Amino acid sequence: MLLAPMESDAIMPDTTVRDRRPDAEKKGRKASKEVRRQQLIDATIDSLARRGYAETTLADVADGAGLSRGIVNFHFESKEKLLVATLQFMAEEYAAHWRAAFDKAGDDPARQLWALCAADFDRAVCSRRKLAAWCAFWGEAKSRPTYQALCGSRDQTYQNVLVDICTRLRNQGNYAIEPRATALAINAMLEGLWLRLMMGTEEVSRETAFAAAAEMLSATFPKHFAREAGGKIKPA
Amino acid sequence: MLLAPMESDAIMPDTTVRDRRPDAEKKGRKASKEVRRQQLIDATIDSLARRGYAETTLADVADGAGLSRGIVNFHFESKEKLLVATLQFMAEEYAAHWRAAFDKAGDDPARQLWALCAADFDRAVCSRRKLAAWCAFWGEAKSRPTYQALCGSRDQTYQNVLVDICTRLRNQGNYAIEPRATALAINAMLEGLWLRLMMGTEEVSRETAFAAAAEMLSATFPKHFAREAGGKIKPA
DNA sequence: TCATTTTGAATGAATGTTCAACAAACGCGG
DNA sequence: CCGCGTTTGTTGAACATTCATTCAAAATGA
Repeated sequence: MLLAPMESDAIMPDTTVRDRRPDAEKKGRKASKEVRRQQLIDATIDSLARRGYAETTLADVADGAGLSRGIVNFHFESKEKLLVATLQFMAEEYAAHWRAAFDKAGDDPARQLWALCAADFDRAVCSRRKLAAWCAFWGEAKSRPTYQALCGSRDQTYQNVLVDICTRLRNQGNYAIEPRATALAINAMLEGLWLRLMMGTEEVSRETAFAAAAEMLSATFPKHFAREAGGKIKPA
Repeated sequence: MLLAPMESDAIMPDTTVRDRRPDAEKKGRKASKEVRRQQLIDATIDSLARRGYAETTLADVADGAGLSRGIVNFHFESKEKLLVATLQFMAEEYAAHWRAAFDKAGDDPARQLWALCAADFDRAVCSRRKLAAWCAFWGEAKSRPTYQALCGSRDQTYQNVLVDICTRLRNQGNYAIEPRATALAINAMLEGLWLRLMMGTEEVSRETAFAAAAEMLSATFPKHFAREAGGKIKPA
């Protein structure tokens, strides 16, 4: 699905697609079923962001989707399954997003690293409601193995890619770094910036967060990320 | 350095102090009351770590403390108040901890920064159960102003201290950094490492986390944090 | 008509809170 | 040191509420 030209962030209005396209869109019930599931997942993300994990109820989700109470247990078997499906959706969306950015960056490790950092602060995955939903799941992850596994979407694969990039950059620039530790530090910093964005109390915006990440890249790999005239950092 | 001589992490056994020191310790009921409150707060942290925020119930807290059901509503007014008191305790403990480390570090900004990072991975505040409890609160913070305020214990003050340290280091070493962005990056990295430690799926330990932090300090301020013979990084 | 989807009320379990009774410690006059 | 009433702390059952789940009936579309 790549870079998401779609703006999947707004709350979908409850006018179902089924209503306006009586025959072209639905292809029987199969399509409708998928639409409903996605609609409920979106409503779940909204509820998580608005009320937190503990206060998220099926009634609130159903209301948010403009549907009736028992609907969730029909399309998903239980509340638990709905939440897992929601987390799964977010994990897949995030993974597809960074992977697309990575593939588009070509072979240059500096451009690859830059692209990964930029992707993390892209509106498509870094909206207020999605960050809040992520954090809601993080809070429960330790006590639920299923969540814990899915929360590792920024997982071993991502970490390995970072280690590889750091190794190549070190070889190119003769930096005195330890690639594994550096990759871990970068990864942690990106997650930490997400966390601060989510808390949202301060004057931290997506732009300042990205600037902080760029600052660190420039400090670590000065030959690859240099400061321009205006003070902004760009890949060399 | 200052790797926590104290080990305040174990669960306090429920033999109340009151029992064995009939007159010296209690000074009436006042002391007992405080002891009970702390006992319940400890049990709350345990429950949060073991079952997550959503599944933490007053019955579980009471059982964990070895006391009866209605007890919480006597010492705290409500479940909400208990949770706020718990978060408050953790916030104050954390703030006192980094502040003590900072004060003990003297005037050298490099030693100060090193001490702050080390303090973050000290057993006293960075145990599995405390990290899990923190994360449980983070998950609910966005939707609860009270939590949000308290979760900012690593807050503006801490951030200001970091900015100040970064500024002084830059002046000492003529680094081409932007202190505010660098401080934000360091702060975020520390939080992100906490998050990864909490998830705990991987091979990340307190030691490797601290090594990652050191790696970043060394990259950002190479004149102040140098690699020793063994590969380990130390303040110059 | 038949299969599928949706509804909304009924159900039952979980849980925060209240409260009346009980226990322990204290104050105090003897 | 000894009763004895009072205050303080504790218990566990009762209560009320919230909420996930179930399901029979209605609506919808093929």
